[in-house]
Amino acid sequence: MEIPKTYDPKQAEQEHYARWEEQGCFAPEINRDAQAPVYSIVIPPPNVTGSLHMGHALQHTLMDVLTRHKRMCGYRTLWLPGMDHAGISTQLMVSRELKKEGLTRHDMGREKFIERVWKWKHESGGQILKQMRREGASVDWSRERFTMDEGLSRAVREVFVRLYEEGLIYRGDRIVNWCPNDQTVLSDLEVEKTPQAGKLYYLQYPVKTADGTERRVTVATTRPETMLGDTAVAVNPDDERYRDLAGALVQLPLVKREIPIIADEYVDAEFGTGAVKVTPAHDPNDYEMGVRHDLPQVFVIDQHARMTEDAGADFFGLDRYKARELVVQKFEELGLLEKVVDYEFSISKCERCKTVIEPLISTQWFCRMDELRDRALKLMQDEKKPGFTPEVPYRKVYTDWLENLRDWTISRQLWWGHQIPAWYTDDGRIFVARSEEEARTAAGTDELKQDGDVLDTWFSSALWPFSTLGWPDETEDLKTFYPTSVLITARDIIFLWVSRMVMSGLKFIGATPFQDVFVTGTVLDKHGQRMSKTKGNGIDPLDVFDKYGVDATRLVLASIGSTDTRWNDNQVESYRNFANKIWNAARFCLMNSEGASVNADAFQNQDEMLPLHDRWILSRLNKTAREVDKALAEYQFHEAVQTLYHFFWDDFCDWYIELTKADVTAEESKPSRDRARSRLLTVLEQALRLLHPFMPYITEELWQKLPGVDEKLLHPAYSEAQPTIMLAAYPQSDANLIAERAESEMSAVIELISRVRNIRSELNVKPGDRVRVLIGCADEKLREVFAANKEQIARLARASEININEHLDAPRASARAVLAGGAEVAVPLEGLIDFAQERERLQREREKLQKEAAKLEAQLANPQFAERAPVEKVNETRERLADIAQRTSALQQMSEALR
RNA sequence: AGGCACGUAUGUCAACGGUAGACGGCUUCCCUUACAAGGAAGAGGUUGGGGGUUCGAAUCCCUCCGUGCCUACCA
Repeated sequence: MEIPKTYDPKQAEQEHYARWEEQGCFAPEINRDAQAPVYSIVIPPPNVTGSLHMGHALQHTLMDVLTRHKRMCGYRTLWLPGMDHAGISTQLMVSRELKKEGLTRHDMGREKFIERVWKWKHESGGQILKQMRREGASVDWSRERFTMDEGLSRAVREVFVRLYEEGLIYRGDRIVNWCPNDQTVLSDLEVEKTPQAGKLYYLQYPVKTADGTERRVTVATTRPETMLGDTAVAVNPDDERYRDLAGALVQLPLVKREIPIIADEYVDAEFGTGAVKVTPAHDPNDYEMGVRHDLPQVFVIDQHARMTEDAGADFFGLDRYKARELVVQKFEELGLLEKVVDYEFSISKCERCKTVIEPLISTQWFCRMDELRDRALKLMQDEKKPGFTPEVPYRKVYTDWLENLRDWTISRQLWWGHQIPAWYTDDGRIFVARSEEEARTAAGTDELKQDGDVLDTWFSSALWPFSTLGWPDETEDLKTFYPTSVLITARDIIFLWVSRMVMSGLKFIGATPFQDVFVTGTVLDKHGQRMSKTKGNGIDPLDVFDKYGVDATRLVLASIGSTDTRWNDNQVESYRNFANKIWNAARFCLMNSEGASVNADAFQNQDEMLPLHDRWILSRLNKTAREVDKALAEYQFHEAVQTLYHFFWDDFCDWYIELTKADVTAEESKPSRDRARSRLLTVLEQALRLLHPFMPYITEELWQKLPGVDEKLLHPAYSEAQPTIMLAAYPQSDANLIAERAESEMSAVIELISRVRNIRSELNVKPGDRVRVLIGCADEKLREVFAANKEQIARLARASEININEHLDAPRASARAVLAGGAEVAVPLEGLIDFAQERERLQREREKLQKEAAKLEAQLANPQFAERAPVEKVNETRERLADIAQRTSALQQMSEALR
C-alpha cells in the first residue's frame, strides 16, 4: 500500500462528509436500538445573513465533539441545525440591494418586499450552512429548520395567543428605544452604549415668584433641544437650596408655558445644579417621573428625529442636532445660557446601524416577564438548572439579570418577521388569534386589518428548542429529544436568548429546554482585541482550514473551550504536526501490516503473561479512555485534548512503536511478528476511535485503510450501517486492564533508557556508537524487569550489551547515574571521561536532590505537619525523602569512585 | 458608578489546597529505513507587588498596581 509521507488534509476532507451524510449517519434514525439513551443539541441558529466566523467554528467544534462522542457511545443522537431570520439585519441587507436599484421597500409594498427577501434567502442566504459542512459538523440536515418556516411560525402564533389570553402580552403606550434610521423600536438589549465626548449645557429658567422678584433656576442638560418639551423641573425633596421653590412655577423660555417645580427622590442633589429639567416624552427617566407626578407629555421630536409642530414655529421640521444649536443660540441671546462645559457621557446607539437612539413614546406590544421569570428563578434555586459551565460567573450573571428583569418590548416596525397575530376592526376592537379566519369568527366581521408590526426576532428564537421539534403538536421528536442535553453558546446572548428559552420552555413544555449550558470563551486577535468586521482583524476559519486542515483547527478550538484566547497560528501548526504524526504512525503500522489485522482478540488467548510493553500500553489506553470520558462529562475539552495528544504521541509513538519495532519489522513471517503487528494495529485502531470526535477526517481516512476493520467494530446500535469510524463503539475503559504495576515497571525502563541517552548526549557520544550499559540494582523484581526487556533497552539506548547485577561494578572511567528507587547505571567511556567534569556533573545532580530533600525535611520536622496533614500525604513525603536519600548516597559513592 | 473576571517560562495556555506543566520559540547533536511537520538532550519560573489564613498557597482572604468584560446610567 502506498501512502504519502505527509498528511494532506484536503484530500481526506473531500469525500467523507458527503458519504456520512448520504448514508444517514448524522440522523438519529441510524440508531436501531429502541432502548438507546438520547442525546440532543439544538444549534444556536446563526443569522441567515451571516457567514462563518471563529466564534461559530468554536461553538460548532464543541457541539460536534460531544455529539460524535455520544453517538459512538450508542446514544440516539440529534444535533439539529438551522437559521434565524434575523429581522433587522436581513431587512437592511435587502433594502441595501434595493437601494442600488433606486428603490425603497415602500416603493415595492410589503408583499413584494417580503417575496424579495425570500428570494434573497434562497439565492444567497445561509452561506454559513455550506461552511458548516466543511467543519465536519455532524448535524442532521433532514431536520434543518428556519425560524420563518410555517411550523415555527405556527408555534410563534400559538405562544403569542396563549400569552395574550393570560394577560401576559399587552399593548400599550410607553417610552421605548426608537431607531430613527431603521424606523423601528428596539429592546434594551439591542441598544449599545458608547462613551462620547459631549457638552453639558447649563440653562436658566425664570421662576415665577409670588412677589415678582427675579429668580432663576439653572438646569443642566446634554440635550438642550428637549427643553421644548419640558413639563416640569425636578429637585430632590431634601435639597435645602430649593426647599422654598417646591410647588412654584417656572416660565419655560422659548415656549409660552408655565411648568411646575416638583420634588422627586430620583434627583441627585450632588450632580450639576441639583435641578433637572423633565421631558416625559423624550427621556426614559423623565418618563417615569412624569408617570409618578402625572405630568403632561409634550412631543417635540418625531420618528425621524425631527422637531414637531409642537416644538414651535421656529423649530418645526428641524433635525434634532440643528434644533439643539438653535436652542442654545436663543438661550444665549436671552442671557439664559449660564455656561457650557465639556462632558463625557454614554450615548445609546442602534446595535445594527449605529444611529443614535431617540427615546420616544409609542404604542407597542409588551410581554410581562414576572411570572415567566419566577419559574426560571425557582428552577435555578431548587434544581440548579440549567447547570452552567463555567459555573462562575455565569450562574450569578444569569440569576442577577432575571431578578432585575423588566417588561419586554416585543413588537418591531419591520416587515421581515412574524407579523403580530392581532386584528383590528374599524371601531378599534382587537382580536388576537391563531389565524385571520379565527379572528374573523371572533370579530363577527371580515372587515379586519392585521397589526402591521412584526415580532422581535428573539421572540421566535426563544421557542427554538421546542418549535424545531414540532411543537405545538406533540410529535415523536418532541417527546424524544426535549429537553435537549446541552446548549453551547457565546456569552453575549445569555440574556437575549438563553434566559428566554428557559422561560418559554418552562411555560409551554413544563421542563427546562436544556440540562446544561456551556458558555464558550472569545477568540481574540493576537493583540487581545475582539475580532470584528469593522476593525478588520478577524481571522477566517476557512483560511485556517485551508492552511492547516480542519482537524488541526478543531483541536485548537476544542482547547480554547471557555477561556478567552488570543489566536495564534503556532498552536494550529503544532496540531497540524500532530495530525502528521498520526498519519505517519499509521503509515508505519500499515507498511508492516502483512499477515496481521485489527483484532479484538489480539491481546488474548495467551497462556503466558503478556510482555510488559503490551500490558503497559493496554493500561495507558484504558486510562486514556477513562480520562477522556471524564473530561468530556465535565466539559473539560482542553483536558481531553491534552490527554489524547500525550497518549498518542508520547505513549504510543515514542514508546510503544519503538518497543515493538524489532518484532514488527522482522523480515521473516512468523507468529510472533504477526501477533505484534496485530496488537500494534489494534491499539492504533482504538486510538483513532478515541480521537475521532475531535479529528473526524484524518481518523476516518486512516481507519478505512486498516486491515480487518468491518461492521463488527461498529457499536451494536449501528450494526446494520456501513462501516465507518463515526459509528464504531467508543472505547470504554476496562478497569481490569489498568495495571499500575505494569505502568511503574515501564516507567523504570523508560527512565533507564532516558538516563543512558542523557549521558550519551552530555558526553557527546556519537549517535552511531554503541556503549556498554552496567546496571546495579538491589531490588530483585526490578532486576527481572530490566532483564526481561534487555533487548529493547539495548536497542533504544543504543547499547552493545546490558549487564545487570546486584551491585554496580563499573570501571573508573564510567559515566554514572542513579534512578528513582535506587538502581544505579554506569556507561564505561574510556577516553571520553574527564574525571573532574564528571564529578562536577554528579555533584550538580546531588545538589538538586539535596535542595528537594531540604524542603521535605523541613516539612517533616514540623510536628504540626504530621499532626494535621492526612496520613497518606505524610507517608508519601517520607517515601520521597527516603528515595532521595538513597540516590544521594549512591551519587556520593559514585563521585568517590572517580577520585 | 457598581458588579465580575483575569495577571503563571520569550509567546499562547494548563495545574481547581499537596513535587508548577504542555505546545510554540530558543541552544546542542542527528536527514537513525513511519514522520526534519521528525528524533535525542538541554536552558528558561522567588506564579504582578505587599500582607494574611493554613501543617502546606499559583490556588482561599485583604490591599495595591495593571488588564479586560458585563450591567446600569448621572440629567
